Amino acid sequence: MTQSKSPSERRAHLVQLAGDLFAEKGFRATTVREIADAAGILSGSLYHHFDSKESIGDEILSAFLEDVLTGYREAVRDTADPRTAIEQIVRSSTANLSRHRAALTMLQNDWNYFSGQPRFAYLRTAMKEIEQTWIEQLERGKQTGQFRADLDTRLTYRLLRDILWLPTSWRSSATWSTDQIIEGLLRLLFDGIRA
Amino acid sequence: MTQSKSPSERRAHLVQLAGDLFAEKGFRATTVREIADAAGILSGSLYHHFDSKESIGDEILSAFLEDVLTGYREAVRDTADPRTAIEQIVRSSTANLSRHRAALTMLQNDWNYFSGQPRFAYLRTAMKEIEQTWIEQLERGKQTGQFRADLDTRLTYRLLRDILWLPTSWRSSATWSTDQIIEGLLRLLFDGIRA
DNA sequence: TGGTACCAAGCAAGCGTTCGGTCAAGAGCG
DNA sequence: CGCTCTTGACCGAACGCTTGCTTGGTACCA
Repeated sequence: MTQSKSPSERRAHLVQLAGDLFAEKGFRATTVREIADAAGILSGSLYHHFDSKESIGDEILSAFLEDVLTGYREAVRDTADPRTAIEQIVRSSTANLSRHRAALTMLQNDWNYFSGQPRFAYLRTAMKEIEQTWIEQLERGKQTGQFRADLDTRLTYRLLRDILWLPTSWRSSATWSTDQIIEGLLRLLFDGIRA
Repeated sequence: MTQSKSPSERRAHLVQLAGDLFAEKGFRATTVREIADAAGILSGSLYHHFDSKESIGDEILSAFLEDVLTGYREAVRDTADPRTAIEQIVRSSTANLSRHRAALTMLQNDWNYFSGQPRFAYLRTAMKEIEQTWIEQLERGKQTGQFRADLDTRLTYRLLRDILWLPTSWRSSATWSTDQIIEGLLRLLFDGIRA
């Protein structure tokens, strides 16, 4: 049953376990006792591995944003065409989101909680870079004539980023595969719903 | 300053006050003491007007869903054209959402909390009707040839409904007016971002 | 023998909620 | 009019419970 893990793997396993709970209920709504229960230990024993509940959240969030930003940077570095860049952003995001469901649930549910604390200042920094990347690509698309000239880039960015991050919370039923969602999203994005 | 209110208006005023807090921080994250502070009374005194914190949430949520469903029903009753119906749904929704910001924040932040309780079973019922309305209109649009034949109606519904409900949470900056958001949304919806 | 991983017990703070009491504003009545 | 009696709105203080976190001790493995 209890397979003996390597020293540092044990810690990563606990983060994984906590993340699963955060993804389902959010960060604040998850108690340290629930995390401990999932690991089969008592709540106090968690503090042998972490110095606070927040630092577990910190580990999850910073790992997520690192991956996301890496994906964004690669997307705009490798491609000159804005449409291809956006498509690349969407694909890398979707891959990241399915791997970091916990982080996104935390950002959606507990943004107020985290963004207020100095410790999580990097959240705002990362969001700024994400926003700027989107807006740059949308502006470039307008200039090349690929996107509508009357597009409000900031409004469109907010809509698109949030849309992109939505399906992660569709925990309820695994009705659609990741590929299906990407496909539907990109079609909707570029073509709308009209025939 | 303190204008003496009529007997039952006082209760509605408290609901309004609580709703403002719920809209900013969510339901669970708001304490009864904060609500009482906003009203200038002690937390215990709230229980002269309500028998629980939940019943305040109940009042806000049920009023919201009533308005939303009314809007949906009128939209599909008055119009034969599916595109016009959807446009009507979007417009009525947007009006409702700006009037019931608290309810939407609660649904987004505390859905797990509410949907589990028997008292809030009507939430699931209402969501079912909303889903069915969307899907019916999308299907009709496909049959008339107005919408793409390859549209996954359920996936498209989930995307569209969530997109529609997103801007409500953009409390941060009042950068865009309601009309701007509707306009951007409908253009994106029907035409995509391409030129 | 020393360090890692854990348990058992408990603390302070905060939560929603309860409860006895106060007090001003009317209603009823002689 | 003056006197009770009632009532709605609120206070002050507490209750029981849950929260994140701490502490002292112990089994075990290298």
